[in-house]
Amino acid sequence: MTASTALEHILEGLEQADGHAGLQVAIEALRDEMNVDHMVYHWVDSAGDQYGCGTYPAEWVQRYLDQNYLRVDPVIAGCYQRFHPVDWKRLDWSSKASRAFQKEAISYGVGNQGFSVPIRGPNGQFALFTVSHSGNDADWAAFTEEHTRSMLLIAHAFNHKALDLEPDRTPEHAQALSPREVDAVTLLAMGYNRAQVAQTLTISEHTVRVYVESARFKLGAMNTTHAVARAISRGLIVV
Amino acid sequence: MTASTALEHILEGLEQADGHAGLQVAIEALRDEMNVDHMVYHWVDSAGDQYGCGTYPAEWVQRYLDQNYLRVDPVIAGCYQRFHPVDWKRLDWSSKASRAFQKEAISYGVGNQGFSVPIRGPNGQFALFTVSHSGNDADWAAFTEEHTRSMLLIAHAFNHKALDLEPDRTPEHAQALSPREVDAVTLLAMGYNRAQVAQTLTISEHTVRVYVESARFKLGAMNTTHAVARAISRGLIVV
DNA sequence: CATGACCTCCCTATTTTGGGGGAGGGGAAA
DNA sequence: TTTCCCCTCCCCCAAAATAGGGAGGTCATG
Repeated sequence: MTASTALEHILEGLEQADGHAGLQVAIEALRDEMNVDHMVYHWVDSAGDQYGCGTYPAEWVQRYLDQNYLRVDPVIAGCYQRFHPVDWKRLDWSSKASRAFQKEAISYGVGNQGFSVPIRGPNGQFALFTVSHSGNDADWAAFTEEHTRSMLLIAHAFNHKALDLEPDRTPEHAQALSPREVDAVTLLAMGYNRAQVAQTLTISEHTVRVYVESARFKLGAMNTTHAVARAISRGLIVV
Repeated sequence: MTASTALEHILEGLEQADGHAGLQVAIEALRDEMNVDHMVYHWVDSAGDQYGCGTYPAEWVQRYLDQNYLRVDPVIAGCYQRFHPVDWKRLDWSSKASRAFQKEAISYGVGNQGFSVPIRGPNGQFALFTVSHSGNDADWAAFTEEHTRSMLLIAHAFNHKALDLEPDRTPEHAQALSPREVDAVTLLAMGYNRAQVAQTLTISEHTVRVYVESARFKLGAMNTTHAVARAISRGLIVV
């Protein structure tokens, strides 16, 4: 069985997976098939919702959640703004908190080597597909060299499957801002003040204020800063 | 040749593609192989950079860029906040501008049917992989029914290939904010004013001001709103 | 052990924003 | 045709943010 046929087999198996339980079964099978210590898929969205499945010990998962390690984990920090897969070795482990975290993770049976693929989900979810293993650097380098491409495809297939289980929440507030409101809020997000916005849009400063107030109201925002934050988070403006 | 073997073949072909020119060749081959009118991959990032390859007539591409149709295109608007593939029929074509755009697109040879897969890229790029075709609804429904899964995988494979050509710009300002600054800016983004932030963090309002000023400076922001916008855009805070 | 980065506190003055009123014209939809 | 939303303009005044100074502590890194 060639590597590519194996990949095909995996993707088909994943396709058959049924619900969250199915994903759990699939990821365990995948872990065994690729012969690594652990394999994990999880996502978290801006509202705080999260989902995960994988082969980490339940105690570690519980510990991670209890301690809100999401905010400390260098893997999260290092992957959050990227998309390319990263080897854990390339991350910044210099801080004290990072090293403590790493030590604790290893004590719970998480491997000393790891490889994570960051992906984005439908409603701003930040998803991560991770393989981890215990072993020396040379073996791990060989493993990643061989399986990176497959990992990418598997990660994406997993992401799609997992997110298919989520309702495709159409953002009902998506078109909540009028064009002029978008203009005004966008310019404010770019650092302009009201006078500059007014000049740029060649309207009076008072009119700008009306737009911003209207946008604030529609976004349920307490002030301009809040409105801009919400508009960006909801994808209503591009900055 | 089974469907899955064809997929395997396509993914391998894509793997071999070399540079932008290779992607262009690959997408044209793919278009022929899947027997549709057009196939397009493109992305745009928040800085305004964009990249695209595909089979649309050059005149249409030029027109699209000249007119900045990105801001009008209902496919963009409808896909921007999502991740799930969408059939163009499901989009909102009700506005006058949308219909005018659609009419013009068709006049340039873009099919009346379409199917787009939105994806995210490394530096916040918004990528779209699209298949379009001319035909009646029934035929198109049958096509999408049959090829959705393959399209997803192809889209992701394409995305990775295309983004591999881009430098993996590690955000050097990624850890630019101190923990306290992150706290303050996050709370401001949540709509708190300085007094509330101070109370929440149990520090003086003046200290909050120092953090915000420092954050503004680090982010090169003109004011708090700007700083929040940048912090969100750069993934430094999660709101 | 010095330098620099971080955290914490305080002053005054100026600029910007927000809240409260309005008012008129246009266009789309019901 | 009426209703509703969007765009545009104006007033005044209170509240909040910003700019410009400064000062003292910890902690890590070099």
